[in-house]
Amino acid sequence: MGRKKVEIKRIENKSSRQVTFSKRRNGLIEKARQLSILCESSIAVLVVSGSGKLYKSASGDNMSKIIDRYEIHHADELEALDLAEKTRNYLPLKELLEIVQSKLEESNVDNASVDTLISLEEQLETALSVTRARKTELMMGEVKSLQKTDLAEKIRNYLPHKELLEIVQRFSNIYGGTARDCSVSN
Amino acid sequence: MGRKKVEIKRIENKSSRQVTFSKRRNGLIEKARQLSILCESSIAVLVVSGSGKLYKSASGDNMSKIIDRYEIHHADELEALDLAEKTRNYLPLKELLEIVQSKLEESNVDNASVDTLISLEEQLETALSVTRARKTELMMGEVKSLQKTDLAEKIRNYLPHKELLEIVQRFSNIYGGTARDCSVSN
DNA sequence: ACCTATTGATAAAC
DNA sequence: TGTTTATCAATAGGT
Repeated sequence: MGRKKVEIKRIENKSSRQVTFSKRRNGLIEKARQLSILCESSIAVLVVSGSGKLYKSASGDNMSKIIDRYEIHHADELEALDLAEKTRNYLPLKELLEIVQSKLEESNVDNASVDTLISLEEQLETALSVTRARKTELMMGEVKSLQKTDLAEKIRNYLPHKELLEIVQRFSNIYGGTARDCSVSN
Repeated sequence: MGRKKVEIKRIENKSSRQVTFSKRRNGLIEKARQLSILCESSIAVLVVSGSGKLYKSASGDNMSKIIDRYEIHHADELEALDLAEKTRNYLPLKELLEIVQSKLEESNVDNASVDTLISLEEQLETALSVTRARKTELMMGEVKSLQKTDLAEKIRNYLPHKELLEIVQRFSNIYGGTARDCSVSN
């Protein structure tokens, strides 16, 4: 929709890529806003530019609520799979924690350990998902039984994988570029 | 772009709202895909329908990575504000935890406590944000000093507000509709 | 789902 | 970045 038809492939010219990015990004967010109003829905749009800058919009509800809804949904999805088997293919969480700890304590971070961190990141993502799925399994559908338990204690058993993930990602970003640039071995 | 100009306001007719929702939702996701390819960016779109159904798309990278990027960015944003002051306007976390605990243990959940839960939810969201901001403050920029600390222990101090938030939201959904329907008093 | 008149988005140029 | 305009793309209403 312009003076010429455009093929959907990376725009090589940097400045026209920038212009298109700005125009279409605004267009996308405006479309989201319209859909949200027309059809009474909640819409989150997150855009990360090639240079890592973040643009976001939340319509119909706030960003946190929409993302939480996604995460609960995502945990539910995993529940539908064979959780036990999925878990068996990954390291025990305790072991993962120890590995991350030791990686973080290494002072010389070379390319080899960047690769290791990236695959650790993958493992942590799955661990996180599995953990959320378990939590959901415990919480959902059984609200009443939950009311009788020591919730605070129960919750405390399902925790800091999110935080670990962020740390590992930060390390990947600092020392080795992103997953977009590196193929992951496992 | 159709036979008639449409005003951007809620479509009252249920079936045409449904049709429009489906068409525009697909359009939005396709636009996201195109932008992602044209300008080499990563884009997440999350759509929650009025009936609570989730539609999602992630282009250029996986959903978890894009959301993590948002959360880190969001924590950074809060850091720029006066954290100490922000914290002062809210209940101590320990107190929040206790209130939630007691709310969850009430067997008769009436409308009054739904209101309470909704404002608790607001408080928890801020608590969560502040918590993330503090965590970021500790982790960012000082990677080396972090390497020398007992990370696992450090992380354990910043935890389960996310999980509490999910529980409270689940309660709101089960017992009282969403924040969209209820104005919040505080 | 499919069709097409019409509006809306945007590519190119400034 | 913002404005303009020719053109292409999305979609509203109808089947």
